[in-house]
Amino acid sequence: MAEDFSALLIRWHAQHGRHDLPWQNTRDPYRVWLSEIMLQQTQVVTVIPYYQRFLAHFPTLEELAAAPVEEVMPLWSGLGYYARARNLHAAARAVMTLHGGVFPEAPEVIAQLPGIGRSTANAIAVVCFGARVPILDGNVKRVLCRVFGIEGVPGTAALESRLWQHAEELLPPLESLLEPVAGNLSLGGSGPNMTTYIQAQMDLGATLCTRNRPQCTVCPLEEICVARATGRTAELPQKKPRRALPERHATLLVIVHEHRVLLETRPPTGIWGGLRSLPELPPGEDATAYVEKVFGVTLIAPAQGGLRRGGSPAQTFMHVFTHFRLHITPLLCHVSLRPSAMEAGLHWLDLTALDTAALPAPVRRILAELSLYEAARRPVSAPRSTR
DNA sequence: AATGCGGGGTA
DNA sequence: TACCCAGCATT
Repeated sequence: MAEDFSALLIRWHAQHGRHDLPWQNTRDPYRVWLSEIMLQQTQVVTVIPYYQRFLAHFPTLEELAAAPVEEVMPLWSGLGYYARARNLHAAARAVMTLHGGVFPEAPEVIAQLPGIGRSTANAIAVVCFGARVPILDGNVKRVLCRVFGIEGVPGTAALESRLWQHAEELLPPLESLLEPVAGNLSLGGSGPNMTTYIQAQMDLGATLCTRNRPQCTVCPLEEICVARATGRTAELPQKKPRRALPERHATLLVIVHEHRVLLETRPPTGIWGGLRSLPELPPGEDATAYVEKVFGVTLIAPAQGGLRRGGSPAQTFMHVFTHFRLHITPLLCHVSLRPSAMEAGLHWLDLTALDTAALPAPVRRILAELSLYEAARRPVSAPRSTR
């Protein structure tokens, strides 16, 4: 059975797999690693432009390690799970200091780097160094649960353990593998190897064995699939029991002086860690008094609730996280003076520099609307024509 | 062993 | 709207 599984997948991949993703024509550990980190919990189509931009900015591990983390975060703005960016940067420095700038080859050593777990470490070791180790991402888990009729609650140790055990046992037999040859990149025509095997698993999960309405009739594994044989493709894998999302509310202060807005750097851990965000107005506080007391600036007009393209008052909007729903109310505060001495972590952002700022998605949305609003409000200050 | 951590796509 | 996605770190 194990031989069938890998052999069927590898044969299928030659004809129907993906071969044109930007990170597929390299075995440079830095590029493979970067793509793997960006792809954690993030879909391929979302990652591609971020990957290209990141590499253009930091072409090598050495350059990434040498840069301050503040230059890294803007390149992750909008991608989510910002701890990934901080870990990536920390790991680059660890490779320089702990490994003399040479990316480690052993999966167990790779997995010691921050932000790299077992699956990601194994994927890097397979692609870059020809290791014979399994991966276990969302695609592989779904395929395994269906093909072998595995039940269990997602996220539990019991299920994870069983899946890893299956993945180990299903590896292509050693004698069936062509050893990767230095300089002979795995571009689909070089014969079966571990890279094509793990790529085949992910491609099958991404294109045929999808969460909804899998295309079983053209699946290479149809003959050996337990879920297909028992009509349970819709029940496997089991769904994760989900609680109702808690509701939270936040009033974000949009403190504007001329064409700049006041931002604060968020703590490295927690929501939007390390990013720059709008200051929050604590519940029950009066906006005018709070702004003067904390930031030392004076309002020149009453605080306005909301922002909308064109400047009309807008309602609260909602931003959904995995674990709660946040109702956000932007509060526009035009202020008369900019204090000379700024508290640590505070920062005036020029509205013309939004593109390069490390902002979470909803804050970027607010400031994009503010930028248009300000342009319409002050036609004198050279409005930039966006969209 | 369970929970925290974003944002976008899809049905 | 609800669910899911090339997971990992922390508690």
